[in-house]
Amino acid sequence: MNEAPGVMEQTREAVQRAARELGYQPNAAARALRSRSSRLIGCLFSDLENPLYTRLFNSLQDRLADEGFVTLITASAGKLDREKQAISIFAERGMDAIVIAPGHQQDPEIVQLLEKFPAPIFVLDRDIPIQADRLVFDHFAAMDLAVGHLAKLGHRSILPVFSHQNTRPGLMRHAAFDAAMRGAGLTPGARVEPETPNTPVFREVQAALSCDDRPTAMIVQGTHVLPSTLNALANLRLRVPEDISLIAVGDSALAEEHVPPITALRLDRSALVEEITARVLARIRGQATEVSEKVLGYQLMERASCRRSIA
Amino acid sequence: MNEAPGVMEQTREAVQRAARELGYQPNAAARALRSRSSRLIGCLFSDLENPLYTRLFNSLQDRLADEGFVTLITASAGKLDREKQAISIFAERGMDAIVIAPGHQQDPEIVQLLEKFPAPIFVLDRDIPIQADRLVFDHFAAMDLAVGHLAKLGHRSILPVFSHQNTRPGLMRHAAFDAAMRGAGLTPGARVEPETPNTPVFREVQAALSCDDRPTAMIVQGTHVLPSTLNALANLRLRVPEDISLIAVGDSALAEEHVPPITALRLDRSALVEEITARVLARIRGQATEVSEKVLGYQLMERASCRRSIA
DNA sequence: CTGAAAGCGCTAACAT
DNA sequence: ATGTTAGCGCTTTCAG
Repeated sequence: MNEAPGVMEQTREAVQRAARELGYQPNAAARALRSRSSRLIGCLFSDLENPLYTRLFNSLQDRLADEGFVTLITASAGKLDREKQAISIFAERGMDAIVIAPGHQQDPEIVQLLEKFPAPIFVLDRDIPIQADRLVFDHFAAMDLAVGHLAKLGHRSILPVFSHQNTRPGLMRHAAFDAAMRGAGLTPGARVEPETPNTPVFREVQAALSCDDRPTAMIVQGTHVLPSTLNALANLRLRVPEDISLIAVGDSALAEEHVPPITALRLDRSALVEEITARVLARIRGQATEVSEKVLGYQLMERASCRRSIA
Repeated sequence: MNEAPGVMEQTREAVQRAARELGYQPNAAARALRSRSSRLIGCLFSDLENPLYTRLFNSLQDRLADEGFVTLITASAGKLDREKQAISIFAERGMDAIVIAPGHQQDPEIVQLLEKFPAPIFVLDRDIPIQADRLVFDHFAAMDLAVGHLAKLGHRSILPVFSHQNTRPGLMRHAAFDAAMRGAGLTPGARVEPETPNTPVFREVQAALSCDDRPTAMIVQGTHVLPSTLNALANLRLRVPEDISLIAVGDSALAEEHVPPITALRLDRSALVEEITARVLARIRGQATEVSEKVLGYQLMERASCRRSIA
């Protein structure tokens, strides 16, 4: 039945046919009980509205389905107790592995739950203090790319709009932006820091762009922040890129399909998915030994939203 | 252990304490095998990028978690084979029930898979020809509400922008819009019909609004269609609501947070979640007998995007 | 290469 | 009110 090696072709086919005729459905619970493997992989992401995670989940689901695994997702909306609950459920349900990017990376209870988690853990761009396979994004190189691109176009005043969440991406981006500015010989100025990536920033962006000496370029987070930024620009009658240049952090359908298309920092999603599946499968099969920590860079997708500074 | 009735308080507590001290984790697979119930509920939605489904999934997950169920989601991105695969996986994995809003409602293979599905099915706004509990949305009343609202403001030429998908919402909305127009004594005119709700409509909207006698109002689907419509309006320098009135079909963070906030047709999500959970739980517990078919209306959230017609 | 037997960890049914 | 027993449907192991 299960493609075991060393079975006569004839027998195999006879069995398969009989199974089909009888409408036989293998029972996953019995299988899991006996084989001590649920063939279930859990994902815990902070935010289902972030297109990165949605797309990633879709790809992972596809890729892992090929290997016979079912992928489960939980989104915590950043709520601590939902994250704890999700990890507990993953443990109870006997996930064969989990992939996590929680909204809380230092909470002691989360750390403790993860330390005694009974299956392999893959951590995605979070500085959680546990031994686990990990992939982090290179936010410093990314900001160098974005700021460098704008500096080369003559922009000297750049407005960053990233949320100030307490996880790695938020923490790193601000430091990385400042470093990149200094690296380009520029001085960081005003900034907009929404509480979460899903906080609208209409008012704040409008205020930051209404002064006399307004920034000539922006680097903007690609979730809710980008729509409300575009809303503010339309309201101020500022055209992209004639009046202001724009780079999105994280690529999305919105950035690609906007008119004009918006230059964006993009992660190579297929590399991301490959790294995660390769690692997770190796762990499940017991092939991995050393903990793996990799860094993934962003690429700058140059589109039509940046232009030489008018200032 | 399991809160069974008729156990001495003392015994119960002793057991609970021992369990905690030993770090006992019940095994979900064994439980599922023995009790013939996985306590798993599967959702199959056509589109994870539709905020209705994302929000619904979040609420369902919360609500069903209280009852001890784990909610699983699969998005098919409208692909037929992914939908078939998802249903098969749900069957294999012994879901206790499934909630479905697939992108294909008439495909014979899908119908056949659902007919012999071994657990209760709840159908969400789809005309799938099977016997199953069902909740459908009242698209006719919704369009009456939206068109009526605009007609009362003096609008006579209204541009509808809904996708022309082959499922109930798409099929109904076009008919409902035409009926509502005639009901208000108006004549349907130009329309934009993107292939899917995720198709950008910048060009088509721009074209439709560039004629001499342009529509003074629009009714626009609330997914990717709304951002690209706003993009087109900004590009044409048309202000909402001064130059054109706007109603979104389906509420979203974007509609609420936009400046000005966009009037939207909203579903009462808590009623939606309650109906689904109540029905699904009753089925699982064997309490339901008759197939239930309910209709849920939309409410018109009047916000600042509509104004008396200037024409 | 194939058939038979044991048992994964629970819960339902029954006996006490 | 508590203790005991059988067996859910598979896979693993061992014997033929």
